[in-house]
Amino acid sequence: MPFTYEHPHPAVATDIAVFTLRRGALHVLLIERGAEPFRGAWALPGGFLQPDEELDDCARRELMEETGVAAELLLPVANFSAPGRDPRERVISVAYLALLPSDELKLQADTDAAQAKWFPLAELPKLAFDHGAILARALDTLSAHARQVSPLFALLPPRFTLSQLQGAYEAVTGDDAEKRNFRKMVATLGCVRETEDFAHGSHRPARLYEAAA
Amino acid sequence: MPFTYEHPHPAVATDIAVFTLRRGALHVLLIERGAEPFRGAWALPGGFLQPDEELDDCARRELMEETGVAAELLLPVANFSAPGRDPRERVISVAYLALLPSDELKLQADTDAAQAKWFPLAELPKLAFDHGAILARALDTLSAHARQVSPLFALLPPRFTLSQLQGAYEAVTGDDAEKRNFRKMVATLGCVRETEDFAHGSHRPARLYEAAA
DNA sequence: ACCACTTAGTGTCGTCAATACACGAACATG
DNA sequence: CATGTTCGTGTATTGACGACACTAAGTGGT
Repeated sequence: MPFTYEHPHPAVATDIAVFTLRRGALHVLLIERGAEPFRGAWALPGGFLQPDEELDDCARRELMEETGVAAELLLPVANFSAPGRDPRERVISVAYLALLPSDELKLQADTDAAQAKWFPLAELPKLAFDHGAILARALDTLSAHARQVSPLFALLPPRFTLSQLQGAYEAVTGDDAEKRNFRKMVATLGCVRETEDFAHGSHRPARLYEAAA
Repeated sequence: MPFTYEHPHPAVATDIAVFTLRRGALHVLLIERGAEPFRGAWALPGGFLQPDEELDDCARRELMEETGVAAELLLPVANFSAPGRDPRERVISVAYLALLPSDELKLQADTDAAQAKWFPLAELPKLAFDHGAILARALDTLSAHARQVSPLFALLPPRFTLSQLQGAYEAVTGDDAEKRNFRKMVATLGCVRETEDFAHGSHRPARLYEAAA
């Protein structure tokens, strides 16, 4: 006897708040919806769970499909399950946040999205569905994780200067860190290893570091 | 035109790891399954999401239905989405942990459960589905939260002694705290307020405290 | 009434992490 | 070669954390 469906089956989707650092400021990736509901509105990228797919994989796949990039870091944020949050039908949204190094910026909208674009957090448009709330939760989660420093590596190139790392820390947490204390903290954490190379910019070169172990 | 179901719709359930403190040791509440699959095996309480019900409410409802108690504290743990985790069909499990004060122990099994019983963590039976993994994650989550101290209030009566609080802290985190340092930490956190009353036991009475603000 | 026992409650010191603060070094540019 | 800008470092002070031993207050038994 086949299993009978005794329980309601909601749709399940992942939504991803993708962050990157551009000119020292945190930006979030939004897509303009190409279909109803909320056609023309901006929304977080995301999509429905496929059969035989884990939730994490769904988030990675959607990210790849909608932006063409692989997430460096993918962290769970929360579930959103308010009954009316999607006007079509019951949709449970599993929210993630992803961090990308600022280089990979080849955005390519797919069929569901009219366009994809980076927005600085200070200039957010009104978002579709409850995506404003999801984004706010994602920012909280990100800020909490960033205090461990090592999640920030996902925002930076493989080798980076301590000034870059501190800039990322400040942009994400909002805190202002004192340079010498920040360097001592990083040294105590032991999460970076110094390399023999230096970044040559327009002034004194800065030593390059990489993620430890 | 009604919305058409373009995406697979998995079942969605909540599973709850319910903890309490009995004789100073952390216990978890398990039910013996009364139906296939895993009939006769022990499992975490939980059940399927109802229409128009938030995930949190589902967890609270299942807890009330299966044990007759209202959760003092309900915290999200993680989602479990491995495709084969339920042999019947695709089920996404949203895991929560709940804390109960040790008094409320009127366990009443419902139709789905042959019986409900508290198990000390040292004497766990083999669990149905992937509930062993869920429980392990719940314990990690609990231990992390317990370092903030205030979640522990949910394990204690409304007024409690500092020794009780420390006992809960040690049982949950596994750490051994030094009495004077623990008291200093609690004072620094400011999360308790002393009352004018004392607990009279078999020796010197201990001042009762309550959750602050 | 007294004693023995058990738990409650407190103060100090050493160590270490977090904060604040100012200057010389290295390179690019004009 | 002078100037400007970023890189990079040492020290003193404070507050948290960990280890440590004793007195205080009640119960229970004799």
